[in-house]
Amino acid sequence: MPEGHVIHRLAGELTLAFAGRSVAVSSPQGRFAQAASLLDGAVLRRAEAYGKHLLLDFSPAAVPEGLVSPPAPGPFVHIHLGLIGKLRWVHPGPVEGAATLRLRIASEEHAAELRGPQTCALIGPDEVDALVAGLGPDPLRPDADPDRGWRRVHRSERSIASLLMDQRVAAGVGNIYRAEVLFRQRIHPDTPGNTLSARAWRRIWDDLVALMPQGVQHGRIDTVRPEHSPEAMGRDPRVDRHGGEVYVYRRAGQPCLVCGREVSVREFEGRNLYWCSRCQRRR
DNA sequence: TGTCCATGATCAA
DNA sequence: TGATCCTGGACAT
Repeated sequence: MPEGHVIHRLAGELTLAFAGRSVAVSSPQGRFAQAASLLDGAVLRRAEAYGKHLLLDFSPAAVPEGLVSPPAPGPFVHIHLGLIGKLRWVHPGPVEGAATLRLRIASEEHAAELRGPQTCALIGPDEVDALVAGLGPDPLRPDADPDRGWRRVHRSERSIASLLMDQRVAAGVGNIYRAEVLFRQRIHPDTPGNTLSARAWRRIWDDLVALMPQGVQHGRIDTVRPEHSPEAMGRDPRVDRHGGEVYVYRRAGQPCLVCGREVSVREFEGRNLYWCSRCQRRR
């Protein structure tokens, strides 16, 4: 269950474990079998994340200068976990649960298993370009340009809650970061993009740039400031599966950590939207 | 054992 | 807007 931080973390782990090495590639389930057999034994150059998209680069090694024209880049494995997909590290060894195992990548020391992805496909360089071009700025990428997101936001009548889930606005943001960044910046989720100030967008963006790398580093989403931590407030730490300490996500009916009002929730565009109606005033 | 739900996105109508 | 796809964990029966 991934927002961008999960994908970037996985890209780093995969690169660390496999980059420059020949890997065993298989699809015990069979749904990626043809591509897997094509890649089996190939060298994984590196893994890279763009928003919630993961790309495994199997480009051939560079050819010595001037010998022949350089080989075309690719192939790439394009992975998108969707809502329920998981990529997990397991001990190398016999495969269990083959019926759902879409893709397995393994060396002598490491093995990663992909189950339930929305996408797992072999693509070429043109498709990679098109994919990346279709995404908005990714707060986890150093070259990201927040103005590209702002151009969409400030021209849109859609709410900022809707816009933040739009991967053309900010790639990698999902339901948790949406709720949490709007809470932290005290912005009502229904605020139309075209009434949001450039300064407010910048606060949202800068906060994402501050929060998401922590998510990559810790492998969980923590958004609560030190003064609202369990220790500071004498509260039991959260034991939820997604793990992190948050202000509003999945806290409907519980007291807001800042003002005490019950956290609100409603269904919005097919997802649960959480906010505090006192801390996040309409304007 | 069954039902519901989830950090997502696409497609048809 | 609703149906659909993919899997597994929590909870109810």
